[in-house]
Amino acid sequence: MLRKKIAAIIEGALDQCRAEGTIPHDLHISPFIEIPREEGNGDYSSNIAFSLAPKLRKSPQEIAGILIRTMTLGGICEKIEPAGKGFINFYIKDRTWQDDLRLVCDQGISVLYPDAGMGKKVLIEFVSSNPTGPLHIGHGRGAAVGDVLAHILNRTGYHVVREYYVNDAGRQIETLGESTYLRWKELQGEKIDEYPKHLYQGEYVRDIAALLAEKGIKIPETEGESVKVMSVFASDEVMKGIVADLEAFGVHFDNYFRETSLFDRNAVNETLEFLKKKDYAYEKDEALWFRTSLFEKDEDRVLVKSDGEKTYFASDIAYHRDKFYRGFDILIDLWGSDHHGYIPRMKASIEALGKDKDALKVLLIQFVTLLKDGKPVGMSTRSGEFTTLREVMDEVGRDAARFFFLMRKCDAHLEFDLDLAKKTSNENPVYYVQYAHARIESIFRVAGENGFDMESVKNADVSLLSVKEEISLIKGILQFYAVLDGSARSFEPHRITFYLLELVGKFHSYYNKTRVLVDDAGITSARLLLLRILQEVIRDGLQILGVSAPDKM
RNA sequence: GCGCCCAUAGCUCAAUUGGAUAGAGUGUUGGACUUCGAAUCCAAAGGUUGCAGGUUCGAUUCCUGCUGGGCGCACCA
Repeated sequence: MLRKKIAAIIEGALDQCRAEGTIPHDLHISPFIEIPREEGNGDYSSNIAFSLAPKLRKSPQEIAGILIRTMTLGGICEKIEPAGKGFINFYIKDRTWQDDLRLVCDQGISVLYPDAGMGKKVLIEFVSSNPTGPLHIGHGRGAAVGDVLAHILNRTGYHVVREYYVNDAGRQIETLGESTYLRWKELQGEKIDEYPKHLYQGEYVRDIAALLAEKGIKIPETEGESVKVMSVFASDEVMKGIVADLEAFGVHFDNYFRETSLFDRNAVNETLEFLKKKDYAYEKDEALWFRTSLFEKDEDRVLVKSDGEKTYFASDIAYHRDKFYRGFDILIDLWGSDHHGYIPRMKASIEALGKDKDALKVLLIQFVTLLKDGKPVGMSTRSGEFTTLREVMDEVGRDAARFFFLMRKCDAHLEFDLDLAKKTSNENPVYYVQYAHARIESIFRVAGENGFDMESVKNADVSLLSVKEEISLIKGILQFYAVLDGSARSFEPHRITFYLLELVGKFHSYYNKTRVLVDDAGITSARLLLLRILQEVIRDGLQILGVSAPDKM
């Protein structure tokens, strides 16, 4: 918001210089404006003089001096100063900040939501774990990241749909059926010499087999038929568990898209026909291949195996084609980082469908290392020694789990310290944020008890907020706009987490230094107004993260 | 062997996408509750940003080559 006004001040000076002939008429450079790291360097800063220097053959300092002389304060700046080797620093008036706070108070927090999406439709597909076993902690990370990203995009002008792709066709489901069949036979009293290693080892398979008997499901005569029945039954049961876990984790999907539905509608065959017609697919060694190499630096990949079975890649193309059919402008896929080798062929297939490959944005979720007593806990779905999302939630709670998942860039390794997440102490960062929210609420309680009319606070005189820390807090509140904007444009949900920690740090510091409820009713009122909006931003930020904002703790 | 990601304070991580003196938390040391919640705050200490070059006014960020770690390279999912 202010950034645009700063840009206008610079543009004004450039125009002036062009008119005076200090700068050639045909020279146009769009100024880059940033917020300096150090507060001493002003509220905004521009490096425009550096960009102009080689073209004007003058030193950056000299150019900065000329520009500043021709600049106006634009009604928002206290002063504009040259600094360093050619930076131009803008110092904003307290009054400007106060006016903006007034604006947020009058118009609501949504004025801090930037319109980055401009109404574009986004499909965000995440988790999409095969229904062959419960969600483990890695899926939990993907669930948290996807959910939070959806919240962010929802606030920044996108239409978002959350979707879970259910791989309910294929070999793995069959393996689950086989596993269930064997466990079922065990329960029938049959001796199984050795339970094969390639089958699912988890305890949940036994539970499902038991449920089968409990529900009186009719089992066919032959093994082949039985496995088919059990594949469907078992994967449905597992899926129910997954949905329940996700809901408990606070993640709700708009749509569960079944892979089998693509086959039911003949969508996979249609897609393959399309590719063949375009000559993007060819037959070799009795298999059907996709010409990945035509679009990307990658090898050609098999769509239909020589035994006639279709690969996952084939249905994946059909699935993404379907997404475009449904009118989405941007497709976001969250994958485990071990699938990164899959990106080129997927991008290639998008191009083959005649779409822009940049319409597909793949976010890779790096693995989570779970630490217990400072030592890593191993996990693998097959072996059954995984740690489930449910277990982690039960142990550390939903708030801590979600917060921890969002403290890292999603493509960076995450060390999840169970002991730390479990601590209800100051070492746990999630409490740091929640505590601020509760603390502000507590101030409101006391103010109310002292007979302060909280309704009248809305009309407080914001110009009474003149303490350095108060101006800093206002800046922090207004920064929400830029953080949301950057977070949405870069698809980086973790920025919200860092922002909240920083914002809340400013508050705690202010709280310890300055009393809010003082004798002067005007000042008290103004401070309560500031905290009211601050609390609203904290609450909204926590809501984005899917973390609760308690009034007491 | 080829490709992708990572390497920053003792530990876990940031650094506004190329900006100014590289910042937090944690741990260590010392301090602050008769007043709105001490799950908090203040201060000190902690660095050749893995190594070596290159690009330029300026590099943790971009390029090249090493070293070390993770992950991929199926007619698997």
